[in-house]
Amino acid sequence: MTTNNGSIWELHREGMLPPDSSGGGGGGHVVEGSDGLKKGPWTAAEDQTLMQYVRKHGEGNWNAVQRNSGLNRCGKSCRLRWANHLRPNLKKGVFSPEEERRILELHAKYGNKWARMASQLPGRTDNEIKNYWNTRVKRRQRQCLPLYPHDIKQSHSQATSLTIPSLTPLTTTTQNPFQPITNGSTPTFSFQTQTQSPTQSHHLPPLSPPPPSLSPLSSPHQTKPTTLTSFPPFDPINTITSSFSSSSTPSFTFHRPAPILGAPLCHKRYRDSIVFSPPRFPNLKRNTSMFRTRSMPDIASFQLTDSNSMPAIASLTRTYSMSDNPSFEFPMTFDHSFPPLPRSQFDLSDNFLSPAGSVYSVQSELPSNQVSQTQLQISIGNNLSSVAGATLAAAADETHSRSGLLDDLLQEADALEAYGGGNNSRTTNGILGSSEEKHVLDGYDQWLQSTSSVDGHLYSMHKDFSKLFGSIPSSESVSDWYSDSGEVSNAHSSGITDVSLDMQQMASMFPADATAEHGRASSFREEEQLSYHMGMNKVIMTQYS
DNA sequence: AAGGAGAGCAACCGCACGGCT
DNA sequence: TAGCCGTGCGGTTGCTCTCCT
Repeated sequence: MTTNNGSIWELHREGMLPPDSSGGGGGGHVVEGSDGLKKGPWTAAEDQTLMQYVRKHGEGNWNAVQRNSGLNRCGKSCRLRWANHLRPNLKKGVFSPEEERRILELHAKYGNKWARMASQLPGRTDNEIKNYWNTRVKRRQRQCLPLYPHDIKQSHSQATSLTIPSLTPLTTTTQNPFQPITNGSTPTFSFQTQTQSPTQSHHLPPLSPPPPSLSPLSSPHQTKPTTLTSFPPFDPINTITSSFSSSSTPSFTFHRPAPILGAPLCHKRYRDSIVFSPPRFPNLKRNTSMFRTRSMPDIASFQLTDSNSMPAIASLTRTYSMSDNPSFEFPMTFDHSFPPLPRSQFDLSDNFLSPAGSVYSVQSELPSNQVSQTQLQISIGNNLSSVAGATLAAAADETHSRSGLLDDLLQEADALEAYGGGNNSRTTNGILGSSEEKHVLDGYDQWLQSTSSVDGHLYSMHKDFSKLFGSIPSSESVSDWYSDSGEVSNAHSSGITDVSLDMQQMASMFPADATAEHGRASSFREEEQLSYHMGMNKVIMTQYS
């Protein structure tokens, strides 16, 4: 550090206090720019100087601060410091749920207009909001979750359009999967299939530069071209909208992400995410599923059957009622009139559950390459990820049903496959996570074989489940919309019993990560998780017992 | 217990834009 | 009209902290 003309700053330096260390991070080490101005963390002395100056002269004309106060900082830096840290009535600390909610609303309304948003969030700065938003975006991207809750409608215009082909939902009306499905209320849902290059594939690793895309981090108002490569495109506008109609169940919009998140993001370690693991048995030490959040309710809607062992169960719908939980139904329509594989097109019109747990009905044509991908997966039996994908594809095909999760699972399987380069060992590790889990699944195999009174159909269904357990990420609670953590409470496992199985044990088959720092888990979330898990457990119990 | 990886954060830079002179 | 200034924003950097192995 060099001289600075004997300014007040020089005096401050004599008693330089530790840089502001208000909780992690920092702007880097202290450096001096080519213009002799200091950079880096501000000291308390600098803060004092700046505060005194502003108190005396008021805000504005920041370039004069350096001249008049002796602060060896550029005006811009002074303004930033004042605005972000020294200004009175600044609210520090984590955002409250109300503030988070407000940010969502404001962002939906204004886009990346941080200052504008900050003006409506007393005590919060634009930088703070920006950091929060970017963190949220990254987090939810990692979790493969949409950004906006249902009741927050994005009202700002979209300046850029997606250029990456994707399934773009057009219209949807959905239903709470935790609500009984009423007669004749089949929701409708449409996908707009954008053109896709035959060589393009969702979720492929970025081996080549991705096409220009709308970044979730970019401002919808922004007019300059964005070529962000860090994130796959997510269009929060073109999303699924679902509605929870129950008074006890908040209404929300599920902004279903376009097929996004290649393996790198999805498979990165994420401390907040929910992890879904195979059924837990004794000696299972850890939960190493590398897959991240998706919605468990989808699983319940799948027709998890081996394509060669389709059970002759037609149109069965079961109602699962827990004494402590609201009843709900999982539509389980087994339609064995499905056309033979392969099919050139998906004609999807039946109900299925959304990634948010809502029931969708789809009228869609998938991109041709996606269909071919599916077919390819079906033909690849050795690769577990492909098996899982093929299983799901077959199930979807057979039932004319296909959910967003199904798509995503297939695509994640693609991604895995692409990442593993067809390496079975990697795939094995990836799906099963570890030899421990494989052992667990093997044990589960034996258990099912010994307990199943039916023929091999159920066993193959079980195998499909097992594969899914290894590959399907966990659910997201609806109430996680306003919680970035995506964490859920484990409270669902308490005090619940079932006729045939200890439901606590069953619930433990669907472990939900609970991290102490997030105490915002509402009772609703717990109920929801509980309801879901109970439902899933029932499904499994019914299928395999 | 130690090291690595990742998350979160403060601060910075470059650019763009608008108001004022 | 041009230049200055303040402001807003996207993106980046580098630090600390936390978690995982």
